[in-house]
Amino acid sequence: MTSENTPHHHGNLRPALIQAGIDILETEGTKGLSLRKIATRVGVTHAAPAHHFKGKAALLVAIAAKGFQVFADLMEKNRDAAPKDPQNQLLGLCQGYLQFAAENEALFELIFSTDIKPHANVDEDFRKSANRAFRLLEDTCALFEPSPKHSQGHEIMIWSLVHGYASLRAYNKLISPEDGAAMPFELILPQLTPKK
Amino acid sequence: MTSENTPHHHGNLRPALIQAGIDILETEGTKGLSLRKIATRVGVTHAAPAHHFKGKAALLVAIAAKGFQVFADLMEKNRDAAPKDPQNQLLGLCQGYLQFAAENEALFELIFSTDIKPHANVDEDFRKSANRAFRLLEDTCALFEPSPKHSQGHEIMIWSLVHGYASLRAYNKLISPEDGAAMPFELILPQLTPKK
DNA sequence: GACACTATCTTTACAGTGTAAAGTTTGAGT
DNA sequence: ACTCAAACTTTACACTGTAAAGATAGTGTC
Repeated sequence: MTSENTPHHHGNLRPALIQAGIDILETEGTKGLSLRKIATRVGVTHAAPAHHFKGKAALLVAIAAKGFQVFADLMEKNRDAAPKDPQNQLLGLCQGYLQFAAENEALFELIFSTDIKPHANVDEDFRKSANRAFRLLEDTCALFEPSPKHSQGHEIMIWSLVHGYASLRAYNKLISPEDGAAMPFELILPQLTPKK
Repeated sequence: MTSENTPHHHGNLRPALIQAGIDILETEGTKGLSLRKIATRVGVTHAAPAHHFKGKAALLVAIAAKGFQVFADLMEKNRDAAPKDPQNQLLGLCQGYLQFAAENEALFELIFSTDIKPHANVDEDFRKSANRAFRLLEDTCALFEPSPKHSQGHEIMIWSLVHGYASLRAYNKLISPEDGAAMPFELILPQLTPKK
């Protein structure tokens, strides 16, 4: 037997359920995402997921963990592809942020939903992927001199700006959906002074 | 008979359902909000709401419409209470924005949820209250000279910033929840030049 | 004032959901 | 070869939204 298509025990059900969940999420949205539908799509009965996840909430957290993973990957990739000066690094990172939000609408809404956030502190996978995403943003903001007023640096402002823009763009399709350069950074980026 | 407690026909069921929905939303969250629970709380059977709303989605839209109403009220009130210079007017408006998001967490998430947004274009009440809220922000941003780059003025940037900050604060309780002045405006507000 | 009528709410029914418990199969270890 | 535990199925139940049909009240109209 290869690793695929193990006959009865299915073998790797856990990741299959997560992937099926993501698929359904993007095709049918959050409303159409049911435990039973996920199970059926994978080819098992509706009670099978219970042996891998404590409940639907736990499966959603696992899906969100995977979501944060590709989220962070996309940010990192876009940042690394950008010119090496701090301004463009930050801009690239944020374009990755927006790209993920635009291409995975329901998943983006899920990973930042307050439903899963309470359970998220328990799940180790989730904490790790989420923290990686946040640290990525922190690190890129750390390329600039921090504000004298905020000890935390600029990450809250930048994060708010890009997150709000991504959310509103998803909510109100009127805002130009394609042009990542339309991001309202022209007042802020020039105010950030690179370190050293 | 007074207007209250009409015996069998209940009289004003429609607004009662909306209010009960808001109450449950704030006490039990989105997950605990069911049509049947709303109906029971108001004192009618579970099928009664069907005669006033086309379905659960329609009731949610009505709840969101009411939500946008108090949202706009709160922004307007805070803006009017602020000093009359443009900077403080905008700051006041945004503090109202944040106050609403902090005090009505689930409702805030609902009115900006992508679930109801498709149905929202149909509902006239919703369009009106939502547009009022948006226009309020537009008008206050119009106190400043627009950016030469964006014909739309600054409302997208300001809106993104305050909306992102509100969302992230709800998501991650780590961000100081009380101090409205901690809003990351110190880089942006000085860049805005009042008109005339 | 009796009548029909319509809006409002109830009753009943049904498919879909998440979850729990018990039963069945499979694979691994001794 | 046998035991046993893990993986999955079967069955059952409470809860959800929705639809259809029945009961009740208030509103006209003659």
